[in-house]
Amino acid sequence: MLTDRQLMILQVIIDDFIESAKPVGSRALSKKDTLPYSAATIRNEMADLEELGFLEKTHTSSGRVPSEKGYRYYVDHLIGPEIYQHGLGIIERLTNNGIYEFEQIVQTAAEALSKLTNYTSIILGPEMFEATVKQIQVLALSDQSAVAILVTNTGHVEHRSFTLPKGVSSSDIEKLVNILNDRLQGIPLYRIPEVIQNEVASLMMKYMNGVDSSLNWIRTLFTQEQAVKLYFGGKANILMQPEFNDVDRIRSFYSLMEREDEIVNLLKNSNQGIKVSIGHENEVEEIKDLSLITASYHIGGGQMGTIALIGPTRMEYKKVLSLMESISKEMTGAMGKWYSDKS
Amino acid sequence: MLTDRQLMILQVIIDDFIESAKPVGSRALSKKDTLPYSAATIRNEMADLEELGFLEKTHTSSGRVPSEKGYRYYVDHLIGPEIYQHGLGIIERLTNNGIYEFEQIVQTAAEALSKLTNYTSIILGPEMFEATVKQIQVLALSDQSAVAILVTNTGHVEHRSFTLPKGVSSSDIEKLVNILNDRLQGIPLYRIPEVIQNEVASLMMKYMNGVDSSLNWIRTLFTQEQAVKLYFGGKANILMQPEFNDVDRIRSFYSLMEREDEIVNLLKNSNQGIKVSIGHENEVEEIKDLSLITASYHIGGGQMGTIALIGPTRMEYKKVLSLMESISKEMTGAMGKWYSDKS
DNA sequence: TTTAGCACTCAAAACATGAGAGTGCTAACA
DNA sequence: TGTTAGCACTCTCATGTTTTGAGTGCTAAA
Repeated sequence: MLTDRQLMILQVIIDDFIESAKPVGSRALSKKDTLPYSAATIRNEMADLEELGFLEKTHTSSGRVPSEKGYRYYVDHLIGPEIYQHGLGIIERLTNNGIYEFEQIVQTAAEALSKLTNYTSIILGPEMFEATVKQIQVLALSDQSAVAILVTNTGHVEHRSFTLPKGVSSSDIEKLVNILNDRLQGIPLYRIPEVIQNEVASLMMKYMNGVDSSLNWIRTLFTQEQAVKLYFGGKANILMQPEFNDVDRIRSFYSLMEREDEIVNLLKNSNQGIKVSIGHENEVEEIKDLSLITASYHIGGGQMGTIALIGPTRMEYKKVLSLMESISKEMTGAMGKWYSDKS
Repeated sequence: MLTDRQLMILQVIIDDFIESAKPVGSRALSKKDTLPYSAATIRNEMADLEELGFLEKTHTSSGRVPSEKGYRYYVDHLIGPEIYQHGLGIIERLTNNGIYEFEQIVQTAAEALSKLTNYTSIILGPEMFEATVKQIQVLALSDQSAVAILVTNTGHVEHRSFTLPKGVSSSDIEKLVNILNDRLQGIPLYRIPEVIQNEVASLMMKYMNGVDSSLNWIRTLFTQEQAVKLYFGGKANILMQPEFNDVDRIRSFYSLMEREDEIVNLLKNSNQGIKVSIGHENEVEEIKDLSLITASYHIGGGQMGTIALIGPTRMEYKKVLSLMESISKEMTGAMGKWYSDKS
């Protein structure tokens, strides 16, 4: 195991490197009052730490840089429970006028997160599978077009415009809406296509005439393309990091950011709580030299989303971890207030 | 005025530079079969064109590069009406199943535009001032929270969740919705606050009790934060351009892209038709070395939005201009079909 | 066990050199 | 008179060389 002195030195090196982004040498370290040892002593310890895999050199005669293993150890053992105080209340401030806009909350949270950290934040909207149908409405705009609106028990509103199939009268629509509401209310979104197929279809046959043609159409209309939405904050922030002083590095990062499905996958499989993936612990090629922190937040009814932050492996883990914790809690709190269980 | 030969040479130089991004020299030009002159002759002509301000040199002994004035002349006089055929039907393909999703159409158009050109596209959603209220609905989610939904005559759906003020019963809500619908239907969105203030307020006093406190709340609820939405496509494309081989250049570009309000201003004041702004013709510092093409599209009722494309001044104007024209027409067409005037 | 000292290494900056692409100008040519 | 060949000149870019400075590893003394 590591001696106390080694721990101390490791910690100071990592802290220093996180701040300066420059390999840290023995001489500079020995000058700090935190370490009352000579450069030579520190050199010896550093050599040991390197042998153990916690440090690396960028070239034979350079200062030391933390290895991924070093960061991992740092995150797991050397970070105290330092609660980050700033930035709290961001979300409360948004909702305390009684008006509540999901998109706005999430977007604001993403922006706050990136602003406070100078990294890039990504928030994954909640999965909606579990949400149930609260009400369906169809409103004719003209005699050819109409808009269908679906409200879930969680207050989400989905809408879609469409052309009215020929020969569908406004009384037909009214009947249809009644049938849909009767059969779909309380049904979770993912079951909609199935219920339309099995129950709604026969009722339509019975009460409406000449509708077989439009059944398919209704099914498409109410089938969500179950896309989870992504909210980004500070996409440009990461450019300020010296690690991104290379144009190709930037290219590969931004090209990843455009492949939203991949990002969703990347963030989705996060469990409860906060998870830190350092460098090669990440599976996606483009971020094998970055660190990804994810935390989940919850809205009523078991639905949850993910908050994520991407930055260089040389990340301010202390600050970031406590900040993520407090923001995810804040979000869970704000959402919970709204989506109380009743439906 | 320019001689025919000068025009010819100017055109070839610009075409060549647009393709290669490298200063073009007299020797290389004389080898092309389009120009049956010796390098020396071409050199003389180039010297003249430079004196006239259409060409520039990057250093004393480099090849020539078009100046902004050169591009301007090229765009104004040297581009034939070449109709770009590909990419047509993009939007029709999306709507031909009868389902129509504004956001999706716009997003797809933005992506198509950037994919086809390799530049970055931005689409400005339509201004909604003119749209009128079609229907208002309020749906309680629990006994503390509810969601308000507003549908416009153009089929746009706005919604907002809120906490029910204490002491508001469900019959109050019903009355309120009736009053709102009665007074607001057919009213353009921008007049909502005013009408609530003047007409709705007194009716509420009359038919509901103890509501003065909630009036303010309703006004906030239905006051759109008239934000025009932006849709981006291919934000990473521009990184492929050799002009963006500099990290600072990239930084400044992306930082602009995050200042959405500035971008809205940049695009908004475009008139009808297509407008090309080359380099310093742009007012925003960050794009003084880029070109911006804007075109407007229309949806029913005089509402319009803007399509824009940003790329290096060395842009494939021919291709881009015809493409923009056809896409804006396509969009206008698709939108028009839906938002036919009836309300 | 700690520290001072010294030889050694390497990256990065500064400087030097040569090749290549291009120009302008002059003089010859059609 | 317009066009072209030829040549000296210029400037960038890629490459190679030198210098500097920060940092290391090792050895020997405290």
